[in-house]
Amino acid sequence: MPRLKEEQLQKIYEERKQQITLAAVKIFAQRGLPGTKISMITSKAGVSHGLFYHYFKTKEELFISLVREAVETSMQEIGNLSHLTASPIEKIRILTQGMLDESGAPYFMLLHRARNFEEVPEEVSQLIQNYPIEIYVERLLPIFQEGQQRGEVAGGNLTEMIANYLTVISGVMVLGSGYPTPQIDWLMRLVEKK
Amino acid sequence: MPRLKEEQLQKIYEERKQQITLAAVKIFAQRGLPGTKISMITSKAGVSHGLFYHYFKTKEELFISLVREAVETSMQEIGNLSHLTASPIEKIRILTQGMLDESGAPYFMLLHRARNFEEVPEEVSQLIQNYPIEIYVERLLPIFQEGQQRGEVAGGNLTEMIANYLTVISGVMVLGSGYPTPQIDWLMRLVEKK
Amino acid sequence: MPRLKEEQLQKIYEERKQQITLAAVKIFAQRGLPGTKISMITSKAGVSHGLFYHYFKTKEELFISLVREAVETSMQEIGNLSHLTASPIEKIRILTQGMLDESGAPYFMLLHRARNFEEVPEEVSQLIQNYPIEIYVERLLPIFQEGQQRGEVAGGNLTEMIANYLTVISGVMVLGSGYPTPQIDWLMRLVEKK
Amino acid sequence: MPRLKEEQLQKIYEERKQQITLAAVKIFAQRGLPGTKISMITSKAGVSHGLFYHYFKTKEELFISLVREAVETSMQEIGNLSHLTASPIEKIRILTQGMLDESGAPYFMLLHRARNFEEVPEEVSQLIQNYPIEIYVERLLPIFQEGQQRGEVAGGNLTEMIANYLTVISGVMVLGSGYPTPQIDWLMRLVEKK
DNA sequence: TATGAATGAGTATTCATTCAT
DNA sequence: GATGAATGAATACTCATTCAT
Repeated sequence: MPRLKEEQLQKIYEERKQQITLAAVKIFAQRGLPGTKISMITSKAGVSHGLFYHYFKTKEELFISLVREAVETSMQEIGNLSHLTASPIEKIRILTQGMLDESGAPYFMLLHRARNFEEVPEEVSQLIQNYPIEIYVERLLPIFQEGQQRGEVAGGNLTEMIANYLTVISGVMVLGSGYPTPQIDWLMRLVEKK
Repeated sequence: MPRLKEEQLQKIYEERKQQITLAAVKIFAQRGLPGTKISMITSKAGVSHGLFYHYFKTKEELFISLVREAVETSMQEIGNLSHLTASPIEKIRILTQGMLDESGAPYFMLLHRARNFEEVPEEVSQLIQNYPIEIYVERLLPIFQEGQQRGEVAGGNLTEMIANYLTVISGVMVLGSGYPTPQIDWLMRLVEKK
Repeated sequence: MPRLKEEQLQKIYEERKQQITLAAVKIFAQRGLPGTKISMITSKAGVSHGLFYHYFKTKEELFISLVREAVETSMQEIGNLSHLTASPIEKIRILTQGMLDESGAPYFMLLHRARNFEEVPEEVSQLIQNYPIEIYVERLLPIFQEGQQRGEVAGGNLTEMIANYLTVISGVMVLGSGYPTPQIDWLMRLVEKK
Repeated sequence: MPRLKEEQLQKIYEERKQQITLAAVKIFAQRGLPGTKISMITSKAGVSHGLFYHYFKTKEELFISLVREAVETSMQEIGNLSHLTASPIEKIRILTQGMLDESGAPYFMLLHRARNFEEVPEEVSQLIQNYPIEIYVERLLPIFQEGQQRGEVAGGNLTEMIANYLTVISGVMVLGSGYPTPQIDWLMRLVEKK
């Protein structure tokens, strides 16, 4: 019985933590670190503000862990591309889709905020510096190279093109709901061979 | 005698106000309304915090006036395009250049922040609602139409294309210094006839 | 379980609020709105300044609610007179006593300050305008009339006499501790039939 | 010629000083020391706020000098009564009139504020303590005594009656414009022999 | 675990006062 | 003498965080 109870508690613990985290991602993404008040997170999560501190040490700590999660997720998604059985251009399309996808956007937005704006905790700066755009470019290079060889991807300096491409997609993703989201096919014009 | 003195005072007044405003635009653009502290603005402007309140009623009031200025400037720049003697595709290139230009970026960033993020004062929401993307699209439509007729601009629904194009350019601009800025020629692939 | 806890919290809430309110009334009465610093209130109430804002939105809001309370209390006290079984002149004496009573004085002082001095919030001005002296006069008129009929109250225009009488009592009350407080019997000379 | 110029300057100096002083008395009387902003005084006086400091060292210094002036004036007015050729009750009536007179009221109000309310500078406290009500009572005693002997003034303890009387008149005076001002004849009921 | 009362560091804002012109 | 730009101490208010229950 104590075992059961413990398990239940554990389950509640995880559920609550997830509940607060989900609320936090969205609000951090939309308002940034200084614009996000603990009360916004807890009221969106439907719990008291005191409860926040049962699950997280500080607001910054949560922000840091979210950014870390975002970095890891994004690296992983790129890694997953290699294992797909699809043509290079298809992989690029899938990546684009994934980045613009509603569910992923908040995490990317968080990364963006960490990368550019706010006064972020030192730990976040470190994290971001360890994963500069160049790393993403490097990981994507094989896919683009194969695409170029196959004649699917436009010619030119690939390192530059991938960086530019990431910039554009990130930018679109960051803009959020105030702007229309372009069709993926249209965006593909940037990399497809004419 | 009083005339001269008055002029001098007027000059000092305008200079100081400008000095504080310039500091504020950059910081607001980078950190947003809640992330910007008065002390950041005044220390960057090299004045005491007290002086801020000699020139502006509140932090929000300054933010509002800057957003208003940004809205007006951006509308004006689009208006100016019509008067140029250049081909449509050239005009689009010039607009792109202008938007990505370093000096204009902070203002666009401000607009972006006002449009998406922060808890902005009601007055700003109003302002932004009065100038949705659609208005910009509408103003640019004649240029794109002419471009399409001349075979310079790709085919398809122009209203949609312009909106998408603005989204991409805005996104790139908003990303700022953490990302590489794409070459304009490369971005033009999105609208040029292949 | 939750029931009990809720009640306790409710009790603490009310007690603290009362504690702060009591401290505030006295200080507002003595020093007025601009002369009263939050720190005066909270240190007199023995709580941190932060707690003040847990219970009240702003200093002004508290002032407003206190003035409202004062208005209501004073109207009520006058209303209560009618239900007493006492001769008219006795009722007037009781009213006088009540107004000069130490415990009621701060509230009247607040009313006085709201009526005359300070830059008060619009809401207070409204409140005060809705309860001019004339309303008090009107409510007291029946008592004085009966007194005059019975030969207890001096002759003459009663509306004027009551207004004057209220002025004198209010004035005495407002002066506070710096001046000797006259005996009630002596003050009654103003309205008693010689 | 330099003499003349000096005189003129002197005249301007005195005029400006008077102009500011007059504005200050009224505002201090109405709003008290903390409720009075330098800008209120100077804008009412129609001068720049900087000019205030050509004529007065600090806001407090002006307040002190005004209270001193008020004390002296009030003592003087009471002293003047003795030299009048009028019956005692007439003198009391004249005193009452003088105190309630519009022009004198602000000074009395200042005294009142100094006596009761605000956090006043030590110097003011001293001044006020040196001139307690008792001194006024003492100075008025001969007049009331003569009045009692002549049968014009009601019987009873005169020291007490005078103190009470001063309290009532001060109170009425202090109330100011929010209340009706009683007729002097009616107030005289308090001291006249029935 | 859950709540909300309580605290205090940090910020925005006001306003007396100084000073160059 | 006169003005208003400039400063900084004082004050109102916010919000992350702690803690008793």
